[in-house]
Amino acid sequence: MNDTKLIDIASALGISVTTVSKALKGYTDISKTTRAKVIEMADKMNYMPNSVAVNLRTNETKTIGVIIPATVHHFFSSVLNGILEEAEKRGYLVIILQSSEKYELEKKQVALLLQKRVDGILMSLSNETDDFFHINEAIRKNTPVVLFDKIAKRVDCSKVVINDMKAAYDAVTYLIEKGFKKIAHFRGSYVPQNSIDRFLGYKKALEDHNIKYDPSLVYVCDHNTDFEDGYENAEKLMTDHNDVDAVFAVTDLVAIGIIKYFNDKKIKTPEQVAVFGFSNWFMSTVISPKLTTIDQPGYDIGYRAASILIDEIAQIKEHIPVVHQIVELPTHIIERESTQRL
Amino acid sequence: MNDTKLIDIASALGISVTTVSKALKGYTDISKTTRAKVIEMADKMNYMPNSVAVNLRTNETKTIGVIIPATVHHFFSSVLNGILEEAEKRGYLVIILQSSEKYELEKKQVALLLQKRVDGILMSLSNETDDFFHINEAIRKNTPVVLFDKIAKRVDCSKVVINDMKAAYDAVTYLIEKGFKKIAHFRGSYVPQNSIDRFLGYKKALEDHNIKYDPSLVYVCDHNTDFEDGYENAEKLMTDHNDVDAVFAVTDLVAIGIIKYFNDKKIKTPEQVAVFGFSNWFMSTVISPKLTTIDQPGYDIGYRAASILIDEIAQIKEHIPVVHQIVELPTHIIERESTQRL
DNA sequence: GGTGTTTTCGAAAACGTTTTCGATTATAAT
DNA sequence: ATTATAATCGAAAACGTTTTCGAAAACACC
Repeated sequence: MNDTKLIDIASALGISVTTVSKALKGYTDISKTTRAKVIEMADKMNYMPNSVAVNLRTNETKTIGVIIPATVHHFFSSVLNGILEEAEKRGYLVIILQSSEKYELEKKQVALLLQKRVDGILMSLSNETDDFFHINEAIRKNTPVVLFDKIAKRVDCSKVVINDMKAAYDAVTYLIEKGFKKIAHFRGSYVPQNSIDRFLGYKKALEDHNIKYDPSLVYVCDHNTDFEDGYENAEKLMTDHNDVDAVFAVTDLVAIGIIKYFNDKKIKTPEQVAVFGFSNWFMSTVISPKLTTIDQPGYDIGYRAASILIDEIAQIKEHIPVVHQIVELPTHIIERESTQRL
Repeated sequence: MNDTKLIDIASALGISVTTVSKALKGYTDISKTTRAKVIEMADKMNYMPNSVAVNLRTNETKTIGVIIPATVHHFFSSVLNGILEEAEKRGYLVIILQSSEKYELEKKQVALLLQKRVDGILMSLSNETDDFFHINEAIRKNTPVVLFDKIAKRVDCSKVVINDMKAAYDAVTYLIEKGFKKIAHFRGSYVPQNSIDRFLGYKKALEDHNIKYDPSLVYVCDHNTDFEDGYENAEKLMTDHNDVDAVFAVTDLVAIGIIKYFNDKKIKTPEQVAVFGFSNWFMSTVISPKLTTIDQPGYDIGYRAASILIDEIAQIKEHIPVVHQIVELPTHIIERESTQRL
């Protein structure tokens, strides 16, 4: 309660708050001696500026907002770590919100952040989002937005992503070159572009290597919370096509479901069927056999997105025109046991 | 930039900002008709109050700060989800900071949050923290603090925890009652109280069941990022004591390291050596055999801590005396394959 | 038509800063 | 001693709200 403010220092020293403020901020029109006195007294009285007042006056909050669509787990926790670290380094605080894949909530949260006068917004879109008015509204109000992972091409702002299609293409190409012939795909739901792109990458890789695309080899795994989906579809797959020799899964989670099924049924991985995941979640080294997968650089995505956002905030402040960047982070194949032909 | 403020509505309607403000906030001394006009105009002009100005005037920010010691993964991501959900429900925003187990950083971050005028602080202490001045300072300034997981008994505030000692005691008792005789313990580092308590629970369970405590059966695993620690110590354990029949690990992560070593060396789990983990992280069902463990309710801890904090914020505001609560959330044994005697 | 009551509004202060601009004092130049 | 210049300070406005308190208007009552 007894917070010391500028006026307390001022009256303790018998000078004006103006002088105190200037002394503390290093203005050159304050003499060395009074500046020293002010600093000493501020220190003694344990002065800490009231950010709210500063924010109101300076019209910046040194705070960025982050909206993620899903629960903070796996991929998004890596992203978050990247964001937090970069923000800390650059002197920004971060407010986290989760839209839980709901468009209405996402819209409300953007409005909230705007009210809060955050200096910028980082977001990954919910699956329901197909209208971008709320995002454009933020941009129009001079609050920069950078989209990551689940983005909208049509929104004019910076974005940081991976190339899901290319990554999937590479994965399937790898399998083909390893000699696998009948490759199934466990795809994600029909709605986020990422899962569509991974599917398209799968399909294109087949076609480019003269393997006929067979829709019956594609299974959809559309709930993201556990690996049951992969497990159950693996069972279907083996009754439908007991001669498959590889499967490319949309996430490590479903890949793990598949491997669990194979392990339970004594189907040898990779000898009988190889499994390829996506994301390189921590558990992909826990499962046996260890999972070959695509390294989705969550941490890098986070820190990069934060870095660009903070750059843009600075540019807007300096009134220098900002040019939006689309950065596409590289992905790599992490080769492990689940695809190793002996 | 062209944000509409109270004065814009006022001048558009030819009335004062006072009236506009009151109309919007439902004051009864504004006539129905002007209130209707104000609301309509506010709506039309897409008015959104400037939170910073509101905060300055009302002296509350509807924001809470969260400081966690480690990276957002595993346990803390569950906690975070609990916090975020409760905060959303109660109309609070949340600022996340990570202290990275550094006392100095933690101290700085508390100061930052205080400057930001958050309404309350949620924190789990860093391992280095053994001085609580910064926390008491926050409390003294009427900013309630609730500690969770890694707490300090000596700080006078609410806390939400599990009983690590009892949980460990239960785990080891379970092993003893299952007939295991020579039970090793892979403990955590010497510093956080949690790992000490788990160790003490282990020791007490042995003693209460007339099994002599043997220090040579205790191995320390003190880096928390991967399971190598468990793996390597498992190797040591088997050369030192090739007749152990169970091991109680301080976390699921080290338990998984142990199981991986056993799997590699064809040491049967649980037939030759049973393994018991702690926390029930997601991957404990991924490993084979599935891991028996203690359910550490991260989500509940988070939402409960947030709930108590927000209650206390309200109490302080209403000037009703707040009584601090120490809530101890129950833990359960999750029995899976890694301890099942046939 | 005067008095009392209720309804409706607005001026102004306040929250704690930052920053502009003018005023005062000290110093230098003549 | 006078004037010009530089150094040092402070008054005041501003950021956008909320809230107190008094004023004006409307209405009621006799």
